[in-house]
Amino acid sequence: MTDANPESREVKSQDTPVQDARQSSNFLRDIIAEDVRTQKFGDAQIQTRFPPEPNGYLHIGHAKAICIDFGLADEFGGKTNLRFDDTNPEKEEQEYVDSIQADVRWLGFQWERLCYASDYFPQLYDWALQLIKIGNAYVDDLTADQIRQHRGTLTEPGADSPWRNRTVEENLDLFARMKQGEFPDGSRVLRAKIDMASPNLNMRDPVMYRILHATHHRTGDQWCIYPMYDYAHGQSDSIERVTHSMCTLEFADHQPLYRWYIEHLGIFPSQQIEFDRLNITYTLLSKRKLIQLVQEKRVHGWDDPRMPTLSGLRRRGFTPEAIRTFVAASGVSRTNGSTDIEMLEHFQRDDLNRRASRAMAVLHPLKLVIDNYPEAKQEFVEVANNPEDPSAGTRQVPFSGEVFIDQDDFREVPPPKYYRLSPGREVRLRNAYFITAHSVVKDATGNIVEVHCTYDPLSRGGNSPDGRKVKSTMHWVSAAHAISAEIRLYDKLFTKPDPGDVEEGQDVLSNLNPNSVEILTRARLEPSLANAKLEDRFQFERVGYFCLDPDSTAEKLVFNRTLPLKDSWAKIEKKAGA
RNA sequence: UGGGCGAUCGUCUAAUGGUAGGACAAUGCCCUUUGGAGGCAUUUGUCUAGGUUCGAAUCCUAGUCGCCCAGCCA
Repeated sequence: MTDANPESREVKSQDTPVQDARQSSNFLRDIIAEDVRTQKFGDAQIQTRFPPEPNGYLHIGHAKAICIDFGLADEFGGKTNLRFDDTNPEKEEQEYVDSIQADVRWLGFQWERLCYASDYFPQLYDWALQLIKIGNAYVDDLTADQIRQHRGTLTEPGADSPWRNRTVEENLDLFARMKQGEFPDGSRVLRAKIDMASPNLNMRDPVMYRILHATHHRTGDQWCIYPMYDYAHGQSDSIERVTHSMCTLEFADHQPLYRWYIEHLGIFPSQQIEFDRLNITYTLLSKRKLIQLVQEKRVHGWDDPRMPTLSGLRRRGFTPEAIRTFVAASGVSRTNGSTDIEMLEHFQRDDLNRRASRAMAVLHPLKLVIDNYPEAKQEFVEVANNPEDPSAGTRQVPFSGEVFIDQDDFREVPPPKYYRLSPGREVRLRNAYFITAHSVVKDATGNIVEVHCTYDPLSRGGNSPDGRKVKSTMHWVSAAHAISAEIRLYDKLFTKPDPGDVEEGQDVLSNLNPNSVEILTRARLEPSLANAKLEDRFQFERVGYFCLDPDSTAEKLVFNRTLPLKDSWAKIEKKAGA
């Protein structure tokens, strides 16, 4: 292991969950350990790569691949390249290149080299010439439709193209002219000459190059022929001397082709190993479909806090540490399952519980008037910034005779097992005083608009000298000192555990949760929150974890709820109702 | 119906021929100046049928079920 890279060191120094996950085995680690033991790659160090196509934003599924690619290389003292698989100019954009780099860094990883498949276009072209010369590739004049027809089916072999046996000279001439731009899009392709009867469709003379008169985000109009994924990927790995090329399971059928190119070219033998994709309940992890949500404006953008993108999760308040811990804890195998979203939420709460500063915020304010509190008096009570972490210190929070409490914390007629405030009952205002409710004031329609109570001046700080106990502690905000903010509460984007579980003829959009966001405009917050910064993480006590949204301005604060706190009263209530 | 891959608590994942364990979830109790956190306890599992073996989640055979593949996408 090397200490040269502080960021990847930080990954290693994660606390127990990751350590635990690392102690137990996984098949990828076993393969690499065995290859190291047998010196399969001689003296070469372990080299991996994370190879996204810049055609969208990274999501938490990519986080798994990133943790595997970077994490495993690092464990074995190796390096990882970030390589953009930019072989299709029609779908790729610089915006995505930029966001991907930002997201990988945010997750906590640092690449060895920044690479682009497009950097290898000249080499790939030379190798294509080489394959033509040894009779392993040919130019095909068939249309896309005809090629499909010749491919055969899952159960029937394909048929050779009539152009399959052109001479080397003719192939060389035609391929050079394809590159020169003599031919229109779709008129010809270069194909590998393998086996049209192979049971593996990928081996039925796969297309190596297609003609695309499109402007590439990096190479501009320099090229009008572009290599296919299969022709570019293995060779790019080989050029970078990647020892272990980890990818997801759907590429398993491509592995024979990956090897075929490398063997016929006689180049560095990178090896492909497949693992299962990350699936999470109630979460859509398909780049193609996420792009649809963005383009059809079903969400407010790639970084909408409801999105499973890394930028969405970041804006929502999720932390790289929790995402990494979750990925490590959910493991890697070759089965296709779906991890409960509760596990992600657990690791995020666990992280935030230890680190987030506490604050008091009342989301649905109800005025509480303390009748025996001296008029015009105000004072400050001392409050711990984080009870989990004494080193976080304390702060002074203003208190006065009128405070806001949450509407949920008062019931005129308390249901069974309801411990919070109700007429005649004594509870604690957190870090302040014991209070006892006496009466309510209602408006014309019967809604409670004010609760009147008395306080016990001897209970300052939250304890009564006579040892009296209360069953409930409630958060509050002094009415005279409270600040306002907009609060955005998020729920699952989809209503079904598998968003792809749809009725005939419907698509995933039919499973969108119409109530995935709720905006609260009347919330009252303790004044210290006026100084919140974008990167701060808060626990609004008894409510949930929150962070400032970039939409915030000096005049108007906006907070996003990352996750609610676990709520056992809600569970009791739900059970009683059911 | 061709090929590839897979199958362990509700979920995810360990056990590499030798005690089926962990995490999440759930349930109960304890504790608590957050009905948060924490602590303790509990429940549930090797797809099926054969076989090899002193011994099988693991090896063999047959079956069942699931996922992937017929882009000039990646």
